[in-house]
Amino acid sequence: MLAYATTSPTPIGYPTGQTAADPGDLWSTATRQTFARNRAIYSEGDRADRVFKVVSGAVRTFQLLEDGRRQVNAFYLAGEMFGLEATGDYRFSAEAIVASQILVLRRERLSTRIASEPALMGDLWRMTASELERAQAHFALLGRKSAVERVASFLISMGERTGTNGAIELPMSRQDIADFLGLTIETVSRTMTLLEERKLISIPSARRIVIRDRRPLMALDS
Amino acid sequence: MLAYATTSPTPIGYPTGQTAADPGDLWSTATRQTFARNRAIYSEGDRADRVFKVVSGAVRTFQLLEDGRRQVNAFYLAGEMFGLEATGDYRFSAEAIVASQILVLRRERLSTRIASEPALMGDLWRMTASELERAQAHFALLGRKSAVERVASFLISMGERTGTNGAIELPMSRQDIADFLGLTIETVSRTMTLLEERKLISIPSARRIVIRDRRPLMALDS
DNA sequence: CGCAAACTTGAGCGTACTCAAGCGCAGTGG
DNA sequence: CCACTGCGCTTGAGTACGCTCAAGTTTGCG
Repeated sequence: MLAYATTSPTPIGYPTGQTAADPGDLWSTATRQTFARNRAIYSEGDRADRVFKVVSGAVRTFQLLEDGRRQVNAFYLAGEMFGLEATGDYRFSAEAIVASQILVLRRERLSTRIASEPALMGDLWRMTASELERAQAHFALLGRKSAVERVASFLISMGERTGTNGAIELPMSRQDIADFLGLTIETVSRTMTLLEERKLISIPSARRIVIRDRRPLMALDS
Repeated sequence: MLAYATTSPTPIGYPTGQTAADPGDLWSTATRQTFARNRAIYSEGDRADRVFKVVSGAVRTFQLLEDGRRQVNAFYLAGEMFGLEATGDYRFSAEAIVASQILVLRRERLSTRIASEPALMGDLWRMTASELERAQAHFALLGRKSAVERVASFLISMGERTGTNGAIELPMSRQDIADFLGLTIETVSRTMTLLEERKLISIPSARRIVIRDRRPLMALDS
């Protein structure tokens, strides 16, 4: 699901045969910062002058409606980049879910690097395109799926992303999950219990989910 | 809302001071194709070897779940680009909503152009980033808004995009709108009627909506 | 150990859905 | 000119899924 480094069949931005610099090495000049649990990394309205990459920990990006309703747009885990979409000002906020180490790259510095290595621009574009695809895939979940389907999708996806398919360590709260899936915390909780009763998962502790029967869970994912 | 040509405060991809080529001129070498109403432009699984720009008409991109549930990801109107997000294969489908003229640009050709004018890559990235922001903004609607809020948001947005703030000519059916907003066709219809009863809009004909009182409609938009 | 925060469970409710019928309009043919 | 047909849209009645409000339980941490 998170194949940030996928190469397009017809690579754009550099002649075929020539290979792009490792996007990871973009980050060699970035500064590493530590953010405490629930600490803001950037807020809606801040000038979008940095891009980020998670070293350890987890991050949520979200938006708030006037009346306090919250929509979590995405979770970012170790190795994942965020803040790419912002052009002028950040239109969403980002917070550390748990204590996290984040690589912070100033956009000016990025510009300089790209000026000397134009291929990096293509990498940046592909990462953003990837993120866009991920976002669009989330539409069907929010617009058309039932609560069970949403939670099943979420667990499958988290299992794949953390690599630890089977036993999943959730960094985020039920409230975070609810706001990501467009549900209430109660519905998320009830649905987890339901999946456990159906023996599809087990819940040794609230933040630890074990996938017992992957097949029917994936069927729910649609 | 659709400021594809926005320049980032710290432009990335070309040295400051140097200005990018007009992204519009990208399309000078594209071929123009006409698609009839409901004709597929590309389908999920097709190789993503082209990008598109609407000249006239309207396009929907969407995904289908196994059981036939449909989520419309976006509508594209005259002047708007689509198909940017696809890397390997298209993961969504695109169809003409009404008879439409579409500029079709092969990615190979795009690559060639970019090789000689690297600044174009930056434009491509900014357009994709813009599209990503638009997608993320749609999350709050799908995840957290009521039916009235969704329909109000939609009408406001369509009013702004078509320029004809006030009298909106809708190219898409109620079903398309429902699948875009994550509602059923009945709820969309009922909600339109409700807004008309409240004198916020009038509906001279199903495809023609006039915004009578913008203020409370925007308040609903949140 | 004690407290607060996070999570779970329960009961009742409401919004949007499902199923179904009816309406309106454009196109076609008698 | 009007009946007929088909499609898109609207309206109605009943239902269900997820929400709200509330209480209770568990967990983590000082």
